[in-house]
Amino acid sequence: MRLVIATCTVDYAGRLAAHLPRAKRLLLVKADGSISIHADGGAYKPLNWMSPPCTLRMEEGRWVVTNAKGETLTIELHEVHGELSHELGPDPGLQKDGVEAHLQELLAANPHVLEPGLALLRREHPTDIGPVDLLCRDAEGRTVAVEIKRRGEIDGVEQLARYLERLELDGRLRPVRGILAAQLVKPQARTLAAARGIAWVEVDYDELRGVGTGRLTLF
Amino acid sequence: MRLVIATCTVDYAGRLAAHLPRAKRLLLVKADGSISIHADGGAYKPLNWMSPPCTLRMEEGRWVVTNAKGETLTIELHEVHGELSHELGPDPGLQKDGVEAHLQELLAANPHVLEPGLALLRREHPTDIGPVDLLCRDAEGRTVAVEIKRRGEIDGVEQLARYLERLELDGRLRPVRGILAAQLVKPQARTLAAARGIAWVEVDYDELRGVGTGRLTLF
DNA sequence: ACGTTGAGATTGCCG
DNA sequence: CGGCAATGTCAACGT
Repeated sequence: MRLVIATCTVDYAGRLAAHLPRAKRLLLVKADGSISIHADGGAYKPLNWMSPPCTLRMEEGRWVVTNAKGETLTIELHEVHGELSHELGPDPGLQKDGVEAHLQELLAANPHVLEPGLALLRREHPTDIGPVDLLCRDAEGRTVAVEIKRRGEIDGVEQLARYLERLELDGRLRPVRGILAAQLVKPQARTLAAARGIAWVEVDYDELRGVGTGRLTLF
Repeated sequence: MRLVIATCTVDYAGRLAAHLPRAKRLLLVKADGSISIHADGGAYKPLNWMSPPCTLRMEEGRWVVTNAKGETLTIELHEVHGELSHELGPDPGLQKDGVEAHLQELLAANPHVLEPGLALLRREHPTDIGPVDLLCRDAEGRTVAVEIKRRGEIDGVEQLARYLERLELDGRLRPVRGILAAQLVKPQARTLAAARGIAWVEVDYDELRGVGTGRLTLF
């Protein structure tokens, strides 16, 4: 990894054309061959960048980066104010917890959280337009399709509505109800769900994780 | 802007939970208060970050970043290998020349891409309500007004329709047809264009760039 | 203020 | 290997 603080101008010609006027910036060259140009703002996003695979040609006061698609990034280095290089080695990588897949696992293990008496029939139940996240049976023996999202929005409701249509065609499952489960269900999604006769449930992830580990039953 | 190369472990608790095992990484603190943690891979994307507004508390060997939503990023600094600080000042920012201008150049050079036999008469042909992007002549000698957009939407169709009205007033140009050219023409724009008797063409930007640099004619 | 839409997105998954 | 969807998406724009 090589870090250079420099006064520079930058031109990018690729999927769009962009230009950075002369100013002091950070040039960050990683071992993977990528290069990114950062200002002292704009949070984590660079002003401009080139993703690997690309080739960096360093001439006198001028870096030219190109890739296979013919995109080019040209950096004119007018003055270098600081520099730092260091080999970091491979990174063990980020361990994530709390994404949709995890939510689905937890709800599959605890469908009763969505509604008392709800029991899991199948996860990722296939239909010809895609898999239904959870297929369940309710306390009265009716089939329930559950669509799980981190955020419940309109398209989630429509996706579930399409699944319900397909499932209704199966005489063994009919009648089929739907539940949209999400950490947050947006107002528009609530309204549309109501209009479609679809129920929605907001799920508290931390609480659900507690259920999963038996914490709620311990205290 | 402050750059620190350090062996560290990182924990994020917020919208999800994430953990970074001990490894050497770049810590990038910007003047806007943001902090991002980079490995020597993953292109321009940091492993983890906190966006402003947030507060960074630097204790002995431990940075704790929090924001108003109660999200926290905790960085344990085990060893510091290098450091570099520099004030960059405000950045003039990115100038996107936009695809539209570039598209116009490319289509002006290759009008036949829109329709076989189409030939350019004039770019930015002036009317009293504004310039028409391209004025062309088709294979049968008729005048064709071309409106170029990155995204073809309803307002693009209406703009072109207004130009056509004006151009029809000029006896030397009459009759005049219209073509809406865009990378993507939305369904509503297609419908309105059809109703107005205006043709539309979706243009492949990358392919056109190939034509423009003569790459397609070389092989 | 809120909702909608685009982005040079990137990344992982599954067919 | 290509298309689809999620992302701690974010950011800009219109209502």
